Amino acid sequence: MRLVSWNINSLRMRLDLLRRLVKEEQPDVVCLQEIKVQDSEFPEDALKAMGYPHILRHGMKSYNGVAILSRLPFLAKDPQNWCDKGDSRHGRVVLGGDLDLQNFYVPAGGDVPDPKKNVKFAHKLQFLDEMQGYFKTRRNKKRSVMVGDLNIAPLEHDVWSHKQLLKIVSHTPVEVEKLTGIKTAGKWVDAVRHFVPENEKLFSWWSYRSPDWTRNDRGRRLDHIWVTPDLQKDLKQARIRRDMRSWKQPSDHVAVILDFAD
DNA sequence: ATGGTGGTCCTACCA
Repeated sequence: MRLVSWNINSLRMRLDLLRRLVKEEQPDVVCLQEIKVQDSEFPEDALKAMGYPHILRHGMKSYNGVAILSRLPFLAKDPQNWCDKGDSRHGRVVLGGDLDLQNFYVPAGGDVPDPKKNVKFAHKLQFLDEMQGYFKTRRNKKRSVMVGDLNIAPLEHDVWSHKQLLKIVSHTPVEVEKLTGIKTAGKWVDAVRHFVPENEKLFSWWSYRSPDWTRNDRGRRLDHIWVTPDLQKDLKQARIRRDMRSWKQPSDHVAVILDFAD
């Protein structure tokens, strides 16, 4: 089984880049975030033609939105609402063989890392608290995979400078602790760090606001794939497609890819 | 300390 997670930053704008990724990687399942398209405008036919007859779409106008594209049929589809906002940040499917797959787009959280001064940061923290509660009800669930743009770089070497980013939203202690709490409570295994040592820099996002992202490589690892411990023995390979950031008209995020025996 | 770029949809808002 090959699984891809990618914040595509507009599905319609980057259909050709998705086609290229699919051609090169031939994934069985693709989880997308920030599709930025409402369901009525969703390019369903184009995605079916790419080889994905089974699709969960959960979009809204202009912002956010997630989708799961699959070669395998879904046994269930289940998009959840978070923070009572209806802002299309989650989808869940069950795949053949009872594999539970969750796709998240966690709020970015704005610029000021203080929930009293910044409602976007308050929303991010509330979203993480709800994730903790949600997974608590599913604690003994096996064969589960959780992917997405979590908008948090939890480890020291998930950012270009730990010291310089401690007060920058995505790497502040309060959000890192909440994410780590979710990971620990659910006994989740970080499937990418399973293959890449924690002291090695690893990024999946580079800001658009830099004329040359390669110049000093100021990235962050915001995109993640986690699995339940029963799947750890089945992990085969994980990669981050850093080269996609150099594609023409790229997303600011690149794809994270996991191979595992299913 | 500030502003830098890009997507959506057409005016700001979000990242």
